[in-house]
Amino acid sequence: MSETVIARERARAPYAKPSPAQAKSAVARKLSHYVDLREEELDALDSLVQHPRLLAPHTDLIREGDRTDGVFAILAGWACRYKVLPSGERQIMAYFIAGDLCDQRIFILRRMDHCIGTLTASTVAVIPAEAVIDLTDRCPRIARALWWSTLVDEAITREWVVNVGQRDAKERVAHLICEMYVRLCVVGLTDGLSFDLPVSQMELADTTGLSAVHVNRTLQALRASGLITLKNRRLTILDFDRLADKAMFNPDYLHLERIEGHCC
Amino acid sequence: MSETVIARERARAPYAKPSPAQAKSAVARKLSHYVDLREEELDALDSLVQHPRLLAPHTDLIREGDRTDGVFAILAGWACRYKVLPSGERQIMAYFIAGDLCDQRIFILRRMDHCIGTLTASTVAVIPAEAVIDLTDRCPRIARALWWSTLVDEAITREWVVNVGQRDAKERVAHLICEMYVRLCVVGLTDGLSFDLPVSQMELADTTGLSAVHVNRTLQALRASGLITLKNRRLTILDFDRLADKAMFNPDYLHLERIEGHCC
DNA sequence: CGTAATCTTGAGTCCAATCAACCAATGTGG
DNA sequence: CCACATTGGTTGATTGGACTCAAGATTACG
Repeated sequence: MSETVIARERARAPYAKPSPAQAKSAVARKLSHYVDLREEELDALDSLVQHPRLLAPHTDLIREGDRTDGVFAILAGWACRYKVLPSGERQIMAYFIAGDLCDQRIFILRRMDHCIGTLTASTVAVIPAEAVIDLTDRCPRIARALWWSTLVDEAITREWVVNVGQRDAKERVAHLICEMYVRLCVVGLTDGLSFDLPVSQMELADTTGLSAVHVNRTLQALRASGLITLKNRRLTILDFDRLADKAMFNPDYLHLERIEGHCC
Repeated sequence: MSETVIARERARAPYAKPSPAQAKSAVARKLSHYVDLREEELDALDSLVQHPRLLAPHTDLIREGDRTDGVFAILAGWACRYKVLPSGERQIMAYFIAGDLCDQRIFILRRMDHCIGTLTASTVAVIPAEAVIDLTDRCPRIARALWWSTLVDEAITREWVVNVGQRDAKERVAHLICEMYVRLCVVGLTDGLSFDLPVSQMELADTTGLSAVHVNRTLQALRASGLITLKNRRLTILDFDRLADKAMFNPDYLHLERIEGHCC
């Protein structure tokens, strides 16, 4: 990837801009939603995140079969975990947004069983395995916060099994929208009921197990029902309660006990 | 549940019988597939598993919304993790067999976001949260083995997202069969290419996101293709390679590096 | 031995996939 | 600067895989 490409990406990549107002890294901010962390603990977390790199959209961070590496921390932008079947179909199994750690302990295994790649231009830092081990050995409270975030990641994956297994097209897409709204809200990336949904309909299809054509029709149906607007990858929820109801969305699996319901 | 029920279950519950030949608990045996554990470490693991209880089929161990408890260890029988939607549909998100720990660190969260229940009569032990914390603090190698098993559980859940998201009915059922075959093989519960699949077609439907009727037809198609036989809940794989091929089954996600390919 | 699950089969329907254009926006190279 | 390729979104027509409903056969169980 040439420097020019990176520079050009920077110019038109609103998702990759870390807000200047935030003293702490997105990771520290996210984890303090789970466990009440002290100033020095937040600083210790921040010290993990060194040398962030700006990556172009649709760049793989690591691929299935690769030797495991450190932990990727997403500081800005959207990334995803995915797998490609021999038949060529792709399934996206997770979205990662600012503050998310991808596969916190993956280095315990030898090889990756899935790929991680950016969806948009993204700012990503690689945390060395030893740094994670060292920090969790030294700070039980941070270890606890990291466990919490692992457990929530697992709960999200489980909910995605439910989503593709039991919900129909409208419900699936609506559920994904509800989930991403709440997660983005937690890290301060929503504006009222609006947020950037910087993924193509093809990518939504690979996420929900639908065809791109049907995602298109489904989005139109959701628009026609007065539940959302979506234009130029900017999504606005028009009626959160009705949307959540249609999606059978119950935010309990996100385990945001410390947030007093200003998200949903 | 009355003592009589338990006693009666014991009499006709082949799945709940721990093999007498095994000195170590199923948990210790399973984890030593991941990490080469010393005798005293295996004993330490065994000491976790106290006071096993025999539970009837279709008994919930814990329900969504309940306060989290210790860790459930399945010593014999089959259990599952599931969720029921407001519309009444059920999605099974994981199968647990002998040696599996259900939600190793769930006690870090306050409330369960899913249910865990038996499928067959099962022998289950509850490991107190403190015992897990204490043991992992004292034995880094056991902590590592437990992390490994957590990572594999996560990988399995991810593969289930792929399964319901991208594979058609035959592929889904075939994949589930391949996975359970390998997992049962690891804990010594297969007999050649045969094993007990003690779940109803309704439960297979809730697992694969299909209707029970369609699971029935799908099983018949697999039988007609000469891939399996299934009678009285006893499954035999007639041609593992063809079945795995049809299912696009790649066992890498099970991370059984220490097993030299005598499973598949 | 009777009742209840579970499994099986058939018929009809529907949701979502596929195939095939077409449009709009964007970017590229001559 | 414009022809042209590419990508993403949209629409229509058709097909097909899986669902639903309903009833009968089998098995398990009290």
